[in-house]
Amino acid sequence: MDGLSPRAAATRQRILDAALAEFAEKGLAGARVDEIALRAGANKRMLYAYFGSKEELWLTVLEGAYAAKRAEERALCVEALPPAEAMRRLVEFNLRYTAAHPEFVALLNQENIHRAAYLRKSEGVPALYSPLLGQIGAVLARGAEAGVFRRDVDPVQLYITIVGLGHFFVANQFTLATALGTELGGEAALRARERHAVEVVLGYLRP
Amino acid sequence: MDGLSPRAAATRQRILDAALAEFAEKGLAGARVDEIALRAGANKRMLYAYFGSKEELWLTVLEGAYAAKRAEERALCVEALPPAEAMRRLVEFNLRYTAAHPEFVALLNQENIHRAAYLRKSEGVPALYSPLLGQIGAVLARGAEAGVFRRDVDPVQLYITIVGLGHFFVANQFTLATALGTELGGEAALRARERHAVEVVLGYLRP
Amino acid sequence: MDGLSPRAAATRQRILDAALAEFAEKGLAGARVDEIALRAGANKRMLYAYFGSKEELWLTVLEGAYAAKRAEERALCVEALPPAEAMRRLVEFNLRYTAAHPEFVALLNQENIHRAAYLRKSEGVPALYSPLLGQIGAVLARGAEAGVFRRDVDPVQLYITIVGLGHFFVANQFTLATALGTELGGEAALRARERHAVEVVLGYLRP
Amino acid sequence: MDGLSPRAAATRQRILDAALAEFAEKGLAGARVDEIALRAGANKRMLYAYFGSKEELWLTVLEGAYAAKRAEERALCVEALPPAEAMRRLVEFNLRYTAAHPEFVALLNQENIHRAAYLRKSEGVPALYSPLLGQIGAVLARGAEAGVFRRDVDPVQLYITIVGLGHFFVANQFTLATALGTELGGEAALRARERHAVEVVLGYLRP
DNA sequence: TATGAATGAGCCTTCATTCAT
DNA sequence: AATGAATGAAGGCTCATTCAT
Repeated sequence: MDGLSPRAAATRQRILDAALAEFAEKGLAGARVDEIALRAGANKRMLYAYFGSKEELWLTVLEGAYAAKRAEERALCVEALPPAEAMRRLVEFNLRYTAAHPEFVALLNQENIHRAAYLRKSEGVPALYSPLLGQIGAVLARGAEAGVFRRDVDPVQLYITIVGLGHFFVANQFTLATALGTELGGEAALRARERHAVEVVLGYLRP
Repeated sequence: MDGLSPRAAATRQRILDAALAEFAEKGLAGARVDEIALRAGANKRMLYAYFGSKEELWLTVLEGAYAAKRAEERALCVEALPPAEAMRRLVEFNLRYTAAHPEFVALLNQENIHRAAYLRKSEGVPALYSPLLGQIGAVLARGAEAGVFRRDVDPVQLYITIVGLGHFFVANQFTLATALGTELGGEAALRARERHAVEVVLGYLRP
Repeated sequence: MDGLSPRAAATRQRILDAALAEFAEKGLAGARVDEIALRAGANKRMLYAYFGSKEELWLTVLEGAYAAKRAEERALCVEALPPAEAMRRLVEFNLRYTAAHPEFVALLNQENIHRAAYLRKSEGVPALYSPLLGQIGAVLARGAEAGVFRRDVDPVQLYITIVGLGHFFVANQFTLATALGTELGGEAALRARERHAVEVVLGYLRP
Repeated sequence: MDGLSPRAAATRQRILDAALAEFAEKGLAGARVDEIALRAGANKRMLYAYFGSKEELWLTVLEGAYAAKRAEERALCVEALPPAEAMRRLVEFNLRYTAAHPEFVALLNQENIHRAAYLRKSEGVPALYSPLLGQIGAVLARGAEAGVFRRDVDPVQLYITIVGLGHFFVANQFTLATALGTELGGEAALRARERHAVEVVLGYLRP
């Protein structure tokens, strides 16, 4: 990405994109290196030249997915909004992002099967998240101060809830739809879930 | 399971148990048929005799996991409890069950990667869940009648939220812990999450 | 070799024979696992079932080759012969064996390229050779006693010389023939070398 | 080597040196073209520009190794020394050269695995060796004339013996040490071998 | 002269599955 | 009911070699 020629960087990126798609569809064990190279229109050998192994490629893809989400999340500027509005935006963003990026969900699922064995080798990801919790804490404090939020809320628990409300819905939509006998895939279902999730969080936060 | 001799039924069950463990640890693609037979102390050939293929074995394991959870959930008898207590029990049960059965979480993750392709072939699972939603609807109605619950709650959305509050936490505990830099594995963390989840649901349900 | 069924033992042996031929022809790195399986008329998978890896197969083949040579060498019963005759037999045997078993030579060459990395893992081979040196020492002592051998001979050095006189000739016959411009491959050349080797050793041993 | 610019000649030589080391360590099949280029600090493409292929590079390296040894051997001027002294010098030189140049030994081993297929394509090597045999024959004749050597010695056989006494010891030192349970690597072991080898040759040559 | 990028064949190994007993 | 042996397809990875600059 840095010292690479434009052509090499393009090949590298194509491999990365193809890997994201393949890993998301089939998981780490199910993904096929040949298929990734084919999708990338690249030679299999280049995959190893740039990433070393299937597993290192996995980690690179995973780190990229985290970074991409946090980049958008950062752009929300929750600290500049009124508390309730900030929370609403956070909930909506997480749900929409998750729905728009099922690959991210799939990567996380797989990575958790491996007990985060790969992510633990990453250095950048934890650094991405430490500021976020501080911002959420600040929003909660402002809301409590203004009398619109309850006072006893743990930012970490709340963040997990916010993400979980959307993530679980999207990640498990197929088994949920099958078990519960309802269609959960379309935009209408998503909008209904969005409204519900916002109500849950804001309803809970009422003093 | 029916017309089998006791010895055969025992072998079948050992294979099932071994498969659950192996699938949970490594996923569908990552699981090894040899390893399952080894763990079961059974000959690989028997696996094929009883289940036909790795994929059919997967489905059988999955159905068993769903049935086991619903059986315990049914034993809660939410319809016999006061509304708020019923909800609390439902939240607590789901969190605790999920935490106690990470294999179930792992199976669901995998199955969703496959867009529920296997579960869709199942017939028993949807039937398990249809009564549950009716029961939750009834609890909500009783709570609204009694003035302790708000009136606009969709039982399906609420159930997804209840399950999701615990499931997401448990299923993604490894990536969450790594990204957020906090330990989420022990009983203390679980109790904190439990308290939070109950407060979220009951806080939201306030009229 | 022990707890195997006759059929399995036969397959195992065919693989071993095929591996010996393939390794001798092409070396460890040059040998092809596919080719070994093909030559053995066995499925490639069985090779891994019985030997674990190409490298473990190599070691097994190597140990077998050592054991086979020492078994024949032991049958010479040098301790029962007159000293000069014992030495002559030892020289002739080593030359003839080496010439008849160019695979053994090829294995040793390869193994020395790897600085005996595989052989060092073997336990049986050193045990095979320790009695031999004692026997040679005894022959030397008897010869010196009888006044037909010089007195200052180191058994280890002598054994290396005896083996080397034939081994180097056979192992390097192709480069020697090319460099020196003489044919060294046939029975006549072998007999000439045999006579020379015996004369060198017995000539040297004269008091 | 001829019409090359100084810079090009230097690159070529670095490749040759690197190839010698890599081939000696890993053999022809085991050597890696990438590794040779890396060791040489040269681009892989230059290797092909100068030598055409891995195999042609092998032959060039091999020819160079032969030429280097013969150049030193020629400098001994055996024809100018008293017969016994000439023989001693020849034995000592061969042992010491072999010990000092294990790469040469490794190359020969490999080449013999291929039945001298590459060396046969060489034209220069046989020409190097034809004078040597004449010189040894002359020394033997002088020694016989003077009554210090026996009369029935074949110069070709003797040369093979002289080289073999050292070569086998050095080439097979790792397997020998492992099988015989003695350390053969250091200077002390080398000196012991040297003394033995000289005694064998001169002891044999006694009339 | 030199280089970074790319290639396709092939290697060792592993897998889910089936045969014969 | 159970088993040991076998299979063929494929998977991850590496290699010698060549292209384009």
